[in-house]
Amino acid sequence: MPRRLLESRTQAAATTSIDVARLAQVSQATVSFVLNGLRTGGARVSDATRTRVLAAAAELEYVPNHAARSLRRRRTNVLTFVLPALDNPYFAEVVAAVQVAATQRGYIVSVLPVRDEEAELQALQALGGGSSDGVVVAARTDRIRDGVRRLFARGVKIVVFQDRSPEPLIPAVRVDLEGGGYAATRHLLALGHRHIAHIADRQSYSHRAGEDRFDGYERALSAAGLRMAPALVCDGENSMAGGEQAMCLLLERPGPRATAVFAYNDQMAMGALHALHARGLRVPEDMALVGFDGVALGAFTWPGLTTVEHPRNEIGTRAANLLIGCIEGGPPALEDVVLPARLVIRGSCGMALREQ
Amino acid sequence: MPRRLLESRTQAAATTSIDVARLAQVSQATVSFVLNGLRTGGARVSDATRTRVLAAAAELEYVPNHAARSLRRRRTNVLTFVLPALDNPYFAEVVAAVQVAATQRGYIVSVLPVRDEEAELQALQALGGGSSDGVVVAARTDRIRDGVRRLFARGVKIVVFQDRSPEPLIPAVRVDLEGGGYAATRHLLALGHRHIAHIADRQSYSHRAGEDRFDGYERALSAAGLRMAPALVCDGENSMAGGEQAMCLLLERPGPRATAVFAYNDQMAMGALHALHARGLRVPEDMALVGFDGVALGAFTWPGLTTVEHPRNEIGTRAANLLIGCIEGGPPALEDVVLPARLVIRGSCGMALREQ
DNA sequence: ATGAAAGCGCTAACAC
DNA sequence: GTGTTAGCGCTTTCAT
Repeated sequence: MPRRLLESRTQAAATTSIDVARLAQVSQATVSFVLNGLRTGGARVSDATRTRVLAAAAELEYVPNHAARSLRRRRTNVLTFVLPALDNPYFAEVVAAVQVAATQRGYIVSVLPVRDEEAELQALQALGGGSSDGVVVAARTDRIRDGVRRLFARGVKIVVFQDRSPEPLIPAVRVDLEGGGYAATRHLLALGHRHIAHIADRQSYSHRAGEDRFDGYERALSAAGLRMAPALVCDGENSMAGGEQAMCLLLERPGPRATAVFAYNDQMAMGALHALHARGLRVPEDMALVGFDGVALGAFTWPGLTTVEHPRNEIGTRAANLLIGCIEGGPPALEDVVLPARLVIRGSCGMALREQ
Repeated sequence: MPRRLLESRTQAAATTSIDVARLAQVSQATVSFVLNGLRTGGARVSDATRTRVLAAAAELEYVPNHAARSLRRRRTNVLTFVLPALDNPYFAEVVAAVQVAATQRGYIVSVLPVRDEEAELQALQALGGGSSDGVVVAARTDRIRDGVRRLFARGVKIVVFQDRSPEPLIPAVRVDLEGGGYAATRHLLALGHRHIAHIADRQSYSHRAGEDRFDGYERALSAAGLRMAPALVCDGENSMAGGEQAMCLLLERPGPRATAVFAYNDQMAMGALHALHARGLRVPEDMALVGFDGVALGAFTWPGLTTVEHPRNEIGTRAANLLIGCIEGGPPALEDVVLPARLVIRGSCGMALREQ
């Protein structure tokens, strides 16, 4: 059998369980049993054998072949986190939490950033090949939701992140964005502001009406007897540069000028802050500013950014555990976890008790 | 054969190439040939057959099983990026570049953050199981380098990121940190500063003497007839909080106060900036500040952060292409790419021509 | 131009 | 307590 011809260039063949078996003088099956801690029945191998096998494996630095094991077990022990961008610190922080939780339970997590809808759909499609046992998806459009459903139908477990579940059996973990938006706006209203602008990233909003920060913003305004003024809402790209640009646009618009701004997230708020500084406007005296999501950098801007903090750690942990729960059986767990966001007051609205 | 017993709970069996073959009325081998674009020899299948197979595959939404394919091909088309932390925006940006380049060439990239040496060693070990074809490693300690060597010996291709190659056949991509440190310090010296502090993260420095920013800092001082003063160097954790803390420590120390600070990276510089603001010190008037690495946020601090920008995009692209080159054969390519860093002047040193 | 068949390395029945 | 064996789904020779 001249089988090893093509592979010859690759390198010395990796050591397999057969090599270990040979060295330990046992059958390959025994090697497998020892290394997998007898998942079948009770004790199987004698202590002597076990020791011998373990020693052989250690000596050969044996590592089971991932592909073979996955093929056989129908389990990869890999979780994939599909997200829009890694350069958004919010995701970086959530991913970190997922990673910690997953690692504890024996899973590797792979991160798959997808720039656009097209790429996301492709990624979901590819995931159908069974390269991971479960996926955390930050889905946003209806097309994506279809992709999610198809993937789920193939047996890949899924948890939706920051959106409602598209399917009864797919759990979701999200933050109460509407409540957060309400809290942010309410805070500004309480400080006496009446012209409160909003720097938005509408293309990223949930498509479910009434569930995003924008809705909370409107609700708070209404509750105060005010109405959302389109001239005070400005869209920007979700980045610091986008926030800066949106702020500039806002300042250039004719009509009554805002005295406060509520930004889509802290990243965009930082951009807005820079625009204000660059124009010589003081924060909070000339313009109050509230961010959203509570990523680390908000604590280091000047002035510190008042924001609505998401429980990023808990989000990640819950998502990971829910997903692993689905994978490993257990109760169906058709959960829709909605976590509260919490107002964190720093200096950017003029209410800092003391910069910490 | 009551084989399908255990798997029953999992879900409806995924559709395989056999299903496609059946539907298209051809052998499974033909399906494989059609789907892989005849890598062997010239045309093999007739157009009629090809069409039929393609139609069948589309109808069944067939996606090849990743594990099976990898097992057979001895190729996963997965690249892994092992890095210390995702919440450092520098890595997030480099990863993004790697991802773009890898995707173009048909590879998926998986990101594996490792908090400590222990975890990194474990990760490298696990990678020995062939779950990816190549790895980009941000190695730092000697123990890691041994892990890298072992992994390489198993046939996994490797590119070292921001360190010298530990092995002749392992390429490395790095930035001229020493040159960057020199440029940063030189800039401050040129502005007349004589007491230039350094906020460091010494545990992250390259273990090769003379190759880190700190060495450039010393060289620039020497060249100006000055000597590095231990009292002006302060270590901190690599984070914004760490930078802030280090700055505070520096300000509290007795002895001649620095008039300028060169920080380990932009993240720490942002923390330092916050500390200065919090104490009512003006930047650059009371204290000049230079960052390092050039991540996005430096352009949005106030004042804008003068920094030494790394070509993050090129680093990522080069690393990915070098790695893929190794995997796909080609010339041995024993490269050690050293890219230059470039001083970017913003407002934090008092030389901004104009805040952009 | 197509099909048959041999495994990749592993797990898990099943026999002894 | 241990060995034998049948595949997981795919690629790729080899025969036709």
